[in-house]
Amino acid sequence: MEPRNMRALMSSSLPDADDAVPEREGMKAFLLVYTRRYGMAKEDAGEKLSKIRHSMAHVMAEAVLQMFPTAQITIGPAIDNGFYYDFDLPRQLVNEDLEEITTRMKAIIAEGKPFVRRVVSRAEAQKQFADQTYKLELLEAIPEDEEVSLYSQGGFTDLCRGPHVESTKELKADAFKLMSIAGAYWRGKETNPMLTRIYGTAWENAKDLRLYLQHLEDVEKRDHRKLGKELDLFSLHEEAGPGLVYWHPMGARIRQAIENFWRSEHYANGYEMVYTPHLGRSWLWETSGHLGFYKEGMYPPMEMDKSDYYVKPMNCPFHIMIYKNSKRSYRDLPFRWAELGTVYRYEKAGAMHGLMRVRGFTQDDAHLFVTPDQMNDEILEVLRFSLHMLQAFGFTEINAYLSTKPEKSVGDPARWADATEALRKAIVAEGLSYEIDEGGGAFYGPKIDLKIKDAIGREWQLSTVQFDFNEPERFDMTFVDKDGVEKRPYMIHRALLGSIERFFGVLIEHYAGAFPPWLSPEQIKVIPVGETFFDYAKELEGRLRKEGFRVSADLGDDRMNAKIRNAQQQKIPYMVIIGEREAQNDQVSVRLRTGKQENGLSTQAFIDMVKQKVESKQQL
RNA sequence: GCCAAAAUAGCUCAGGGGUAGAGCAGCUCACUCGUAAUGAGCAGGUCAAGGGUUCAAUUCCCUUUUUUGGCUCCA
Repeated sequence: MEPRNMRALMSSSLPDADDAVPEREGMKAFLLVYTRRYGMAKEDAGEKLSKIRHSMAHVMAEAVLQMFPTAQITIGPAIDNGFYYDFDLPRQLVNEDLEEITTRMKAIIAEGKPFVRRVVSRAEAQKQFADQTYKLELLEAIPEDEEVSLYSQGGFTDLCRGPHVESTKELKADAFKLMSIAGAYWRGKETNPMLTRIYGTAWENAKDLRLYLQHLEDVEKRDHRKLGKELDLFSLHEEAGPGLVYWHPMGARIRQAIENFWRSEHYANGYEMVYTPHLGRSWLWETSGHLGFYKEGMYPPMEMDKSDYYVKPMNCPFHIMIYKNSKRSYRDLPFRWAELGTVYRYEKAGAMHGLMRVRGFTQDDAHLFVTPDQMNDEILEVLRFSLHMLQAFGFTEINAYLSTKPEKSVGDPARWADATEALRKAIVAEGLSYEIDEGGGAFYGPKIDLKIKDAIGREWQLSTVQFDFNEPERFDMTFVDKDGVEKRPYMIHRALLGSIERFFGVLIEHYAGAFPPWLSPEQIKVIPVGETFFDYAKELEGRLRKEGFRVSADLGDDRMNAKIRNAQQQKIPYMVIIGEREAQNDQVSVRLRTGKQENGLSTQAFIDMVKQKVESKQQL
């Protein structure tokens, strides 16, 4: 199986980190901000900008050809926030080259040359690009019935469908910036030559460019890797194995808060918890099909007693073993079995990214085994449950993506149709906006993915609900129906948060490290104004801890101002300042992380206030 | 995996062919301190690992490891 398909297999049956491409998503989000600001329809704004960007790409190509007359030009489209152009160059580029290219681009823009479109014959185009082998290849690929057009500005001509701006006068020399140099395969295929890609961002005017660059800074400030270090939440250790996450005490507190909530919600919604091993004999993975389809995504086997054992990349075969442990009746179904199962997958070295793409992660996995009669209700319920969970974590903007049957697939087409329809009906019933990815399902079943938007508009895929027509067959799963006949149950994989590691990363970025009190690793910091009040601070700390809060008193020899600063930098939501007045009157002076001040509060009133916040899961 | 850049104290970074420096954090001491950094002192590094060039390498070259940004947006 092609690697791409294997990835599809994986990502479908469990919520995978595959869809996390934060930077790109961020750019999309920025476009939305832009359109909102200008009150334009998204398409209009997009079209105008994309003309500017595409034209900017041509200007850049002209500049690069000035510097490297022998350069081979390839393609240069407009993209979400700018443009790129891929070149085959006589030498590697360095960052200083970008400066020269920028200077030349500005000069070209200053010339104010018009963009001229010409429709030409194929022969003429071939003549034009006689020494541009990639262009000739592109030319070949243009269908016979399509016309071939050239765009020129100044001395530069490109094979191009357009459209472009009228003239380089419409481009602003102070509204673009070359961002980076990257390698990119010709036509994105690993077997093709590696080209040099130059990325740039371009906007209508300097102000928009500045806005965009500010947005990038904001993204950087929220980076979970940076905040993870600053707040001492987690670490990764190259020497101990890349892509494997260490949760520090403060990170573990957050994880506990997440997991405790997760478990209680699951029990409240009719799930049972199961625990399964981390390893399975090759028999298990041969039966499930993973060794056939997904071997390259798995850690290599370890041999023991003449058998190969594999660390699990998924939990499903284990849950199936539990199912098959007894003869199952229609009366037993549905089963809803959940597990926070830690799985290990071999991610390519270059693919790893902080917590977002790792080699060991914990899925908030569950498998539903249902009769055909129960399917509709179960799907509706699992979707409702999913939305409920996401909303509890502060994600209110949620979009659904429905992936349907691909050409190559297993399972009865009638079952595919029923399952897909069940998914679609559930989306509609929940009033979600959705897109259909026709043929985008895995070979073994249709699925719904849910993507949330974070605080700065970036989309992240979290939940996934996925039918599986493959494994029940392979494991010959059955239940005895009313009529005494053994039948095949429907099997549904689902994860609500995706992976705990990645979800944690998303939470960190969403809240920029300032978690709502119910998730804050440290909810309250008690800060005495001076050493005289250390005893009282300790007493208050004990009292608050008994109330169930995550609290500590700062009894270091820093001065109060420094203690406040430290607590503030740790983004602790409540700072309780105590001194003479408070100790005398059983009061607290509260400084919120937001800077807001609540002085002279009775201690009990403060406790009630924080409890209310924690229980309601509200942000400060 | 491929292209490129990077790796110096716990963290953030400076430096540079003659075996390293700052700020913060840490440790010690002093300080009766009310809403974002009290002061002084001490300690801290095989300059990622291995190899090469050189009288001399942390600095230049090569390899390896890891990290970062890309590798989907179609003339």
